[in-house]
Amino acid sequence: MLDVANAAGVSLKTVSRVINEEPGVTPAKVAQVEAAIAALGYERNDIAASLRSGAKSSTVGLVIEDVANPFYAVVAQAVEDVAREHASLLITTSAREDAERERQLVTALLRRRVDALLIVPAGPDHSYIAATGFAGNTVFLDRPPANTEADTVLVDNAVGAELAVAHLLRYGHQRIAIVGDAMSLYTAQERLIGYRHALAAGGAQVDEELISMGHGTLDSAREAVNELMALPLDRRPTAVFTANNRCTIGALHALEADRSHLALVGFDEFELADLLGVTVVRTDPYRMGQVAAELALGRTSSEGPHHARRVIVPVELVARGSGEIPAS
Amino acid sequence: MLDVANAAGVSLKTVSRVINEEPGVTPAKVAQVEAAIAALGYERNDIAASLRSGAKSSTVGLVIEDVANPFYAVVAQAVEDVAREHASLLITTSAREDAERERQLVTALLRRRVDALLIVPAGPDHSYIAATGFAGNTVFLDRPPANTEADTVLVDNAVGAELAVAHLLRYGHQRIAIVGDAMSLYTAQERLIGYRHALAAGGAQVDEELISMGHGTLDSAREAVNELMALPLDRRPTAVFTANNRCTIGALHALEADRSHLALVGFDEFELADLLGVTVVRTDPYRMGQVAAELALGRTSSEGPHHARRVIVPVELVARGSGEIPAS
DNA sequence: CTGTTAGCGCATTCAT
DNA sequence: ATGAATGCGCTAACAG
Repeated sequence: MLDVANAAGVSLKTVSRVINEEPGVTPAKVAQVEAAIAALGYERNDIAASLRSGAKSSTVGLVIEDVANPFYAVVAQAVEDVAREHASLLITTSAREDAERERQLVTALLRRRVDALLIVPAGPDHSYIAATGFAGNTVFLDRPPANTEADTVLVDNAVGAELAVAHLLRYGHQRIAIVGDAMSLYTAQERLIGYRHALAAGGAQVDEELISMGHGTLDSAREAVNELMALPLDRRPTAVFTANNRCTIGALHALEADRSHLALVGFDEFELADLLGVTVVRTDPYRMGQVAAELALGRTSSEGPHHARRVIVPVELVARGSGEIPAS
Repeated sequence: MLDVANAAGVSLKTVSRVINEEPGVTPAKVAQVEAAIAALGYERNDIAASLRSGAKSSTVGLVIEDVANPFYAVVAQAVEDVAREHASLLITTSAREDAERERQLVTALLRRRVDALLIVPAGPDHSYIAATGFAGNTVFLDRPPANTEADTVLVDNAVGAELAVAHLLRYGHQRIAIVGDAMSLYTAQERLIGYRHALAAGGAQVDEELISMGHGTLDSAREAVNELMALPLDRRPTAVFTANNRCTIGALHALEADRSHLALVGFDEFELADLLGVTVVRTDPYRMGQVAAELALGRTSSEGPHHARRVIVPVELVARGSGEIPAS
């Protein structure tokens, strides 16, 4: 910037004024400065500017599990859109279900003084965030934090699972399996609770043999369904509730072309679900990311303590055929 | 940091030493300082640190079209992984095929002094980047830049298209349609060139009626296929080459359950392509992002001028059935 | 209207 | 082994 000032024959402050479009500069000098800027290819250092002005960093930090998972990719897109409305950029990081890594990432983001921190919590403890005094603009997504109070945006896991299982019960199924993610995950727990609750409400008995949790990957879900279908006929399920998009797709791989012998309802929408005729409980990852970002960015950091809010994003069942196969 | 120094009863510089793990501090003082840090919940301001040290910002900027597109989500994941190896964070931005917006985003990233800039170029001119003197660490992905020289990583578009069309020719097809993206896009142009080239090489004639470019969205691709299939029998195509993942999925929606009357090869892999038996030309978006990030981060910024490199990531055809339907 | 001084939070350089 | 002074690039608060 000093170079620009010298080249334009004005003071450093005048350059600053031109760049920030502050009033009170002669058009002639504005032109000189702009010419110098163009000649030198100068770009203001926003980092130095925000350091001095003490203003916001205009940066949002997002910690998700994996950008390549379509569910989180949509969340990231939503957050980026909201950030853009607030003239902010988004730093996206992937924790890969690793608590230690999550902590490193959060620390790195705090060290960069992000204005808002959005986290899909993976660790068993998040009190370290509150310890930094930053808790005000932290919002948790998809899962509630552990050992700390903060705004949280969730999908209606239990109700979604109940919708799915009740739907299958309505078609006469009594032996309904669940293929879900690791029980250490909040969403997996909640969906299993919903599953049990719906079975109880429908007067069906829970058979532990039909509960296959602990598999998050596509391959393990495929295996789980294969094992279920290999059971003797009287113990075999007639329907399955796949508790997330990975599980649903894994199950479809197990069943391949012949899906008529096992009714299926999946949790989470996925691309081509319509074409494949897969009945799902649709969640709204875009809305979740949007709400979370607005909560975090909408709050002025000086508001002081507040009680943590919890937003539950609704779900809906979309019938497409795979969930409407009657029990044999 | 001053607060910490006061709380610990030492000078500011000593705190700095402890934080940066510099040698030459009494263990006793280290303990005092660490206690003060814990008590105050202090986190170093990395922004101020990098400003003073003049070192790298440890930030990578990525400009893609849309994080929610699985293709770009994988690119983003790859770039994030490489950035992590270099102890850097990734700022992801979406230009949405808008040249003006792309320029805004690039400027915003340069103003933050990112160490490396990775761009899927959307605009008609990118000389403005070179004008900032930053060109050294800029790498373009998926499409070459306009009016400027810089490292570029591309997939083998023309060869991929040729593979697809040659495959269909081998099964006896003569009337092969192409459903592709807007002709303003480099990838669309290249794939159309490959299409024409393969037809010429195979002795088939090009029928302009079977060329349907200008549609990037899923819905427009579906429409395009519907129109092709509504042609009189003698003018109707017996095969189609869908030139990107959106087009392929749109085409599948048009065909629905009955895909036996139109052979199909798609450009780009997509989830469930295996299950649906869709033959595709597989590209490697992860590798593309990885190579681009390594090119950008591997270069020390002081290396001075260099000749722009161009890396072409290979493609391969994966036969799954939809492309092996013989011509009737 | 314009320029000068001071300082954001930290690391560098040089004293002590 | 520790600390004081100086400055990174910029803007806020004052001068002129």
